[in-house]
Amino acid sequence: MIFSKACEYGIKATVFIAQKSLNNERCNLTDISDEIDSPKAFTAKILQKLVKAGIVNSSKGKLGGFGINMKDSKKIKLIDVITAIDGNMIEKTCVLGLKKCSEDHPCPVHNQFKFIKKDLLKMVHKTTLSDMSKSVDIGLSCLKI
Amino acid sequence: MIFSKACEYGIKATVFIAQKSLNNERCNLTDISDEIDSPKAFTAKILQKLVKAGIVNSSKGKLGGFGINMKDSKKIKLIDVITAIDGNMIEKTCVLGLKKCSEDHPCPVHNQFKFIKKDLLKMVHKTTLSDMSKSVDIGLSCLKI
DNA sequence: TTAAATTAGGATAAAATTATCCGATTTATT
DNA sequence: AATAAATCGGATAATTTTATCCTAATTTAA
Repeated sequence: MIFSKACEYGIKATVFIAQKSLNNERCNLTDISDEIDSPKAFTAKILQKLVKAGIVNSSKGKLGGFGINMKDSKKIKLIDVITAIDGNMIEKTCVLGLKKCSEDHPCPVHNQFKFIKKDLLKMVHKTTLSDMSKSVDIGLSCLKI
Repeated sequence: MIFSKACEYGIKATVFIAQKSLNNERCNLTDISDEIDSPKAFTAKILQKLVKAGIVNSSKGKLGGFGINMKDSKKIKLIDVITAIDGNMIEKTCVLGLKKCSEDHPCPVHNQFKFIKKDLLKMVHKTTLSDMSKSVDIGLSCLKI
């Protein structure tokens, strides 16, 4: 619900990579899919998207892997990860799927939902990768089970 | 996002049926899929579910069709339609897909999202079919485009 | 220089969701 | 009784999403 499975994996992967990067550790695909409990090959595809979007950096070869630098992780917001993978549907979509749902042409739940959507957007625009990865790092939250 | 296409169609269909029932008119599959802009055969399947769930009543034969009695439409909540079609995932699912996301075992966005989820649940538990169908009936909201 | 470990990326497969088709059944009208 | 119009329900098809496989390219280390 809300996000595609790919997007869920993508968020968890970036959070994990950011967490490792807190301690200056790079991580590879195996680490990631083990830690977030996701199918390896599928996760690899998602990581490619994140690399292309400039959210994650990657290096090939032995000792290769993925990383996110600390400065970036403070700037990167949840919305950036979501958009990189699911596109920007979250911004525009109507709960009932109307193409032009708006104040002037609302669906039957537009007015009830608009505040919820506003809060949701506020949240994904505010929450940073740094916030999430630190919370995982100090054991306040988890990435699997 | 949030709801499956089937669920979107299901909500719009029930709202339309309820609206027609306001004026004691029954409607048939063609009316419905025309009015909510949905594939006919697929909509038929969804209506079957709604009939089995006791949300919509149906009758066969010439002059047959679908209806919802007025009293019911005041009692039936959005959540009932959603549950009839998508099951009760909305109640339990975690944004990041953790199976056991909870206060004691939260995902990295659990605390940011819990208030939004609460509002969403409140909304779907409060909004009735009657609310939505009346708003459509007086032209305050639309079911397509 | 060779071997091993890694990401990149194309091709394909599996599963889930969405959509269609068709015959059976029911019911009102003629 | 025959016909037409409607839902019901099983089978199937198309599309999208999720997942896997395999080869190539890259990089480190022995």
